Amino acid sequence: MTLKELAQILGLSPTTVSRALNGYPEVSESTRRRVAEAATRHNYHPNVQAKRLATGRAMAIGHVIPISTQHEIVNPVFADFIAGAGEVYARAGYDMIISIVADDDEEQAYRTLRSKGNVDGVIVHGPKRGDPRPALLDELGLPYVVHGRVSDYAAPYAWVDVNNTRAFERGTAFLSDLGHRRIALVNGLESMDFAARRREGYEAALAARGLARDPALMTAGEMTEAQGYDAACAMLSLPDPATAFLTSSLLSAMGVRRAIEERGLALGRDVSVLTHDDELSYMKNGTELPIFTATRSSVREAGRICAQMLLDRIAAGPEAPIATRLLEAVLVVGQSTAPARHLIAS
Amino acid sequence: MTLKELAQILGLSPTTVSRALNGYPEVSESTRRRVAEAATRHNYHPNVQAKRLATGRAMAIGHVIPISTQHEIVNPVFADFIAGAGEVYARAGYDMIISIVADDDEEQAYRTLRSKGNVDGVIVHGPKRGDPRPALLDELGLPYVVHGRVSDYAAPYAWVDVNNTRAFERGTAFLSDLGHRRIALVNGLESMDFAARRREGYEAALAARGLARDPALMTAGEMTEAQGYDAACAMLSLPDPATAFLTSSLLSAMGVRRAIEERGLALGRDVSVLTHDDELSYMKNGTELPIFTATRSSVREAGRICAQMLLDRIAAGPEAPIATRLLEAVLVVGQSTAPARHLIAS
DNA sequence: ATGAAAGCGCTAACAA
DNA sequence: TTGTTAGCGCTTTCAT
Repeated sequence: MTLKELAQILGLSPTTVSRALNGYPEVSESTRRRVAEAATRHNYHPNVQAKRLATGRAMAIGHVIPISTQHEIVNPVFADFIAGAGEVYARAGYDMIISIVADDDEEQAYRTLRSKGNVDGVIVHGPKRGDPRPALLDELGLPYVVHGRVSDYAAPYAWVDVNNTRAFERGTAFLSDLGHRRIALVNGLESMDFAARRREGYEAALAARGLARDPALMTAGEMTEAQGYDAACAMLSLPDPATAFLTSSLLSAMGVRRAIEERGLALGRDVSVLTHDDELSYMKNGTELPIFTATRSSVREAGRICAQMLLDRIAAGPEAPIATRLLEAVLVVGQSTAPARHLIAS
Repeated sequence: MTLKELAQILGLSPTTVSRALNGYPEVSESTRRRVAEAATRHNYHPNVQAKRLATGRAMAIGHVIPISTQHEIVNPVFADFIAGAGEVYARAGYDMIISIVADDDEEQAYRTLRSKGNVDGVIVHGPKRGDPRPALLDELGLPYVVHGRVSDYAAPYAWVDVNNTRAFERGTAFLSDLGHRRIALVNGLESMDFAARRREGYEAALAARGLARDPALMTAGEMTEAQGYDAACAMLSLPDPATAFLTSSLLSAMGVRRAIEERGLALGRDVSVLTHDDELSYMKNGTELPIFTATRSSVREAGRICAQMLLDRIAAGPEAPIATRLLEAVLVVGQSTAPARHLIAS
């Protein structure tokens, strides 16, 4: 069923039908109703390709994923974000295009996307310090919103981010309030903007409390179970061992837990663990893991916000002012962050 | 830069340029070279929208994700699969369209996809027993490949699946060979085809060894850490407790482990744990989790195979014979599946 | 308030 | 081997 056919049936011109369907004002209400009714009755759906060609808009948003951004896509954080964004796109009649590219081809991927014209805008995932993408996209004139921030990009750009600095500042302060003085940081790769910000928050809190910043209690790397395990093994074996851990990932926290248990220490009694949770929504899958405490933010919600911001931006045109959005993480306190036993005793 | 402009520059007709670029045989080699050279030099990229409209092919593959298929997309298995499929699409110049839809709208989503014509085919994820999608897609004439199987769909259809039945049959047999007679199954939701097949494999092995099928040792549900924990607590407390666990998910296995450790039992000494791993690629993230044993299959590879099969199918046309592909899981044996201590002693 | 006509950028018969 | 001519299904001036 094409527009032409539908028009024929109604005894109208394709123009009028098009106008009626797209909500143009100059169509009489009676005609509009007739057209709408006929459209649903004949199960008419405009051909997207034709629409795209005629309007020049792709009606699609791109997500470019370098193949080995540590399997970005396999990251539940990413997946949850995508789910949120997808909801928004679907509601707006936009397609979501996921583009998996070899690492070296990322720049070319954006250029191609641009010149082939198969997206109206893109979301930038996993920004690093010194990330080249904002500059590239600005140059290409391809609308974008960054999920996270590129702290050292000078020009204004649209972003949606969790307040990582503040989350880790508060987490550290919280552990300090419990009496801990040896608070370890098990962080993600600090080339990533979010991880750098987390460290900054951690350090700010230490400084504010007059606690020493001990490199032996700070580690950064791939956020895996093994990372947490290895880090905790080392930090629990120090002459002046860690009594609390602040980790960047639930996986790392699980590794920390394993190290703690192996030593016969009690979680939440001898040692406290606090983790910033983005993955929890996946890991717990509806059931609370009682062993962890988390600062919790909704990645899916971030996806929705990011997507909506991009659509708004596309609709508003390139001259419109640039929006940003900072989401606060919620500190959720659980068993594993009780004051350490020996701290109470002393 | 459009085809027309490029043709003008070259003093050729758009047709010839198009033919040269698309590898049609009737173009002279010299012309083809000239055209190709000019195209790269002027950074020409054909407009996808126009191509789509002219050819009627969408040059895109759809993945429809019901919003709450337990957050299918948040499932690392899904994400890894997508990454594999994405590679293939990219190489073939196809877009990957992810469509997030409300659960009730899934059927409508396929119909709309069809009539809007924005995909050439779809991949069916997470098939259940009695899944209505193959019939719907056959009716719509929309090419598809199922990742998994719909065992009770009568008509032939294209699928790519891991041999779940055999994997669990072998896993059970393996545990039995170690001397275990009380082997528990902690399965996924058995409305899912893969989980039903796993149970069938488990039961077949029990029957083959003359072991009793004890409902108290069989559970099925959401594959979470909590599920494994709860199941193991119950099954270890039986008058005749489980000595080995076969689980459908690494998360469940982690729960089982927690229950075992809480009881002061030693993993791989007092109790064996074997888990079918699809998630391991994510969980371990390059590092072996020493505590688990896994039958391992590459989900990403399955994604590649599935995608390629679909593209082939689309190219071959609706009359072409239907392909299927069964992947064997590899049984990887680790510490946690050593024969239970008391079994050796007795 | 409605319609006629041109065109978006490309492909694909059909001619030459 | 190359070019001419129609479209693909829709939007969008410009008339009426």
